[in-house]
Amino acid sequence: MSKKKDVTIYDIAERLNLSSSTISRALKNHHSIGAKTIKRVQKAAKDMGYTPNIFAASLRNNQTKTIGVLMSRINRPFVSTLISGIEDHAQKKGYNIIIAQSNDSYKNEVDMANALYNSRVAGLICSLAMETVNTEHFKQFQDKKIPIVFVDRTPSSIDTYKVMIDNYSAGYNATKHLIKQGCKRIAHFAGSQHRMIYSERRRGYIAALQDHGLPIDEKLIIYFDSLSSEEGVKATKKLLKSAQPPDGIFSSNDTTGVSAIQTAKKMGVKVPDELAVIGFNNDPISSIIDPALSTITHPAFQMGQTCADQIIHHLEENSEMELTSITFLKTELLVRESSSRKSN
Amino acid sequence: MSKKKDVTIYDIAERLNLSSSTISRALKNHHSIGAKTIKRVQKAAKDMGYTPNIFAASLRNNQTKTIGVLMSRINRPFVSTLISGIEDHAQKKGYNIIIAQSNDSYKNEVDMANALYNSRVAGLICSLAMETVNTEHFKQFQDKKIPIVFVDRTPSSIDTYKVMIDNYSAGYNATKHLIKQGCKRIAHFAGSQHRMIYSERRRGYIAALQDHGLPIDEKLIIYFDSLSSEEGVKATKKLLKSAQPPDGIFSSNDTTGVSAIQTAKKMGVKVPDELAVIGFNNDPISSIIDPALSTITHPAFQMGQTCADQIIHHLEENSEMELTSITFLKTELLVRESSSRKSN
DNA sequence: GAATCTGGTGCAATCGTTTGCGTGATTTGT
DNA sequence: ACAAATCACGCAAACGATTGCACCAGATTC
Repeated sequence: MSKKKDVTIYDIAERLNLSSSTISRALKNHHSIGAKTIKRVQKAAKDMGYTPNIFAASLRNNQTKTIGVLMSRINRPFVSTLISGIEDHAQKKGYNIIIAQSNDSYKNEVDMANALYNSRVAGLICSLAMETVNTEHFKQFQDKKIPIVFVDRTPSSIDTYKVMIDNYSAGYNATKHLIKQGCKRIAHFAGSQHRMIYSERRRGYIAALQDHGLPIDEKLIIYFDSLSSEEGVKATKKLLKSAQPPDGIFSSNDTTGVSAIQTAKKMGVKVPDELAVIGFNNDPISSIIDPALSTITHPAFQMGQTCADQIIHHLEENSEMELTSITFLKTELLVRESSSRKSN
Repeated sequence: MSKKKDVTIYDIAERLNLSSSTISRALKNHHSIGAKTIKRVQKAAKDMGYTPNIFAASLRNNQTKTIGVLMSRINRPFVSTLISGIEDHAQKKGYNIIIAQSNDSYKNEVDMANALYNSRVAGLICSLAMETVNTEHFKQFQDKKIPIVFVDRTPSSIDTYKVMIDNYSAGYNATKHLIKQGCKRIAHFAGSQHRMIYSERRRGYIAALQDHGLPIDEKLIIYFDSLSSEEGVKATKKLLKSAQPPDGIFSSNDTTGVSAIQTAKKMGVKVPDELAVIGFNNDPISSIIDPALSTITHPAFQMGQTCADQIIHHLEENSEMELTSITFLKTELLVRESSSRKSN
C-alpha cells in the first residue's frame, strides 16, 4: 500500500548520528573519513537496504553512467553480437547501456540521436544507417564534449573515435583468394558506396584484380541497396544468364552470398567449380548453407568490447585532448567449400 | 573549452520575465497558463535550445521513462528480434530501454536484476536464464510495485504479466505433423525442464503420441543442457546408431534441428524419408539448411511489442489492481522439406 | 460600488547527493 | 609545552524541475 520511501543518506545519518556529508563520503571511501566510521556507515547502509539515488547524483554531477548505443537494426547477427560485447564490457565497468535502432533510416537515426542526447548519455556508440550522408545530428554531442565512437559503419566527415576493420584488405584478400582458386571473371556484390565499409571492400576487390592482371569489368559489379536476400537472388540470376557469366563472386555480406549459392544451385551451376563464392561476416547461415560459404570473419564481440572500452576510458581519464583515434581489428579469411576448388 | 551550461527553465523565465513555474507549466501545456504565454514560452524554449533535464524531473517525481530489459543472451535471432520489437514500441511511447544479459547464468541474472533495480527502471521485461530456479531477486521489484513482464521463459512461481506462446499446442502440433507424415518412432530434443517453455513442448509431444496411439519411449527423449549445435550432433549420432533408431525428430529449437539434419546427411540417413525433422523458432538457419527445416514460427517482434505495451499500459493507467495477466501469441507450423515426405 | 469569481502567474519547498569551506579535536615536531 | 600540522566531520549551497498554495487584476454579479 503505502509507498515505502527509499532509504536515503539522511536516514543513515540520523541513525548513526552523523551528517549526510559524512555518509556520502564514507560510502565512496573518501580518505578524509575515519576507517571505523566508514565501516559503520557501510554496514548500516547495507542493513538498511540503502540504494543510491542515481538521479540525485546525476543531477548534482551532471553526468551519468549510461552509454547510448545507436545501431541500424538490432536483430542481425553481427549487430547483436556487437551489442553483446558492448554490454559485457560496460557492465563490468559499472555502466548501463541504452539502445536505439535507426532501421537504416536517416530520419530515424536523427530522431534517435536526439532522444539519446536528451537522455543525457555519457557517451555514444553508433553505427550509421545505410542512408545517412549528413551527420549534423552528431554535432550536439561534440559540442557538449560527449565522446562518440563510431563502429563498423563510420563516417568520414567526423573526427572521433572509430572502431573498425580493414575493409580494404579484407576485400583484397577475399578477391585474391578467388583468383588463387583460378577465377578469371569475378563479380562483386557491392553495398551502398556512401558507407565506407562497402566502398573499401570494393576498392580492395578492384586492387586485387589489378594486381593480378585481371581486367575490371563494371558490369560485374552489382550495386545493392540493402544487400538483402531478394536482391542477391535477382543479381545472381542476371549475372549467370548474361553472355559472359562470372566464375566467382565476392559478396559484401553473407546474406547475398548465400543467395548466390542457392540461386546457382537452382540454375544448375556448380559451386565452387563453375562459380566460387565468398561472403562477408561469418553469419550463422554461412556455415549452414551447402556448400558452406567461405567468408571474412569479423571479431564482432570484441569490437563491441573495444567500443565500450574507448568510451569509458575517455570518460574516466577525462582526456580532453585525444578525441580521435581509429582502431582496426583483425579479420580473417575463412575458407570453406564454396570457394575450394578441388583442383587446388 | 568552457562547458556551455545547458539552458534551463530559469534561463527561459529570465528572458521572458516570467517565473520558472510558469515555464514549467507552459512547457507541458498546463491549462492554467494563458494560450499566448504558452506559445511564447515554447517558442523561446526552441530558440534557446532548451533540453529538459530528465534527472531533475526524475528526482522530483521519483519515476523514469526507462524500461529495463533482461535477457539470457542478446545475440540470438529470437532474442534480438524480441528486443527489436520492445525498442520499437517503447520508442513510440517515449520510453527508453536499457538492456542487460544474464548469459544464462543465475548469478549474472541476479546481479543484473539488482543493477537494473538500482537504475530505478520504471518497469522490467525479462526472460529467465536457463539455470534460474530461485526468483527472489525479482521480489524487490514487486515490493516497490515496479511492473514486471516475463516473456517466453517465464517462471511459474511469480504472478505477474506474462507474454508467451502456447508451447504445449506448438509441441503437440509439431509432433502430430510428424505422425501424419507417417513417423512411428519420434524422438524429442528437450530443453531444461526447469523452463516451462521446454517442459510444455515436451508435454505436447507426449500428448500427441498418446492421442495417436503411439508408445512413449523415454529413450527417445533426449534432455539437453543448452540446446547447442554440439549437443545436437552428439544426440543425433547416438540416436541413429541405436538399435531402434527414430524415424522422426521434434527438436526444441532450430539449432539442434539443423544439427540433426546435418548429422543424418553425413551418416547417410535420408531426410525426410528416413528421418523427418522439425525444429522450433524459425531462425534464419532453418531456411538455409538443405533440406529446409520445418519449424514452429514465433512472432518474436510482436511479442516484444506486446511486452512493451503491457508495461507501459500498466505504468500510464496506474492500474494497481490487475498486476497479472498472461498473453498468448499465435505460433504457426511451418512445413518445409525436412518433414515433407513425397508419399504424402 | 462592494462582493465574488476566475484566469493567469509567482513563491518557495522539495526530491537526494555532492562538495568547498570551516571547525573543533588530536597528534606531531622541536 | 606550545605552535603547527593532521584528522574527522558538519554546514549549507547547489543541481533543475515540479507543484500546492497564495496572490492579483479584471470580469461578473447583485
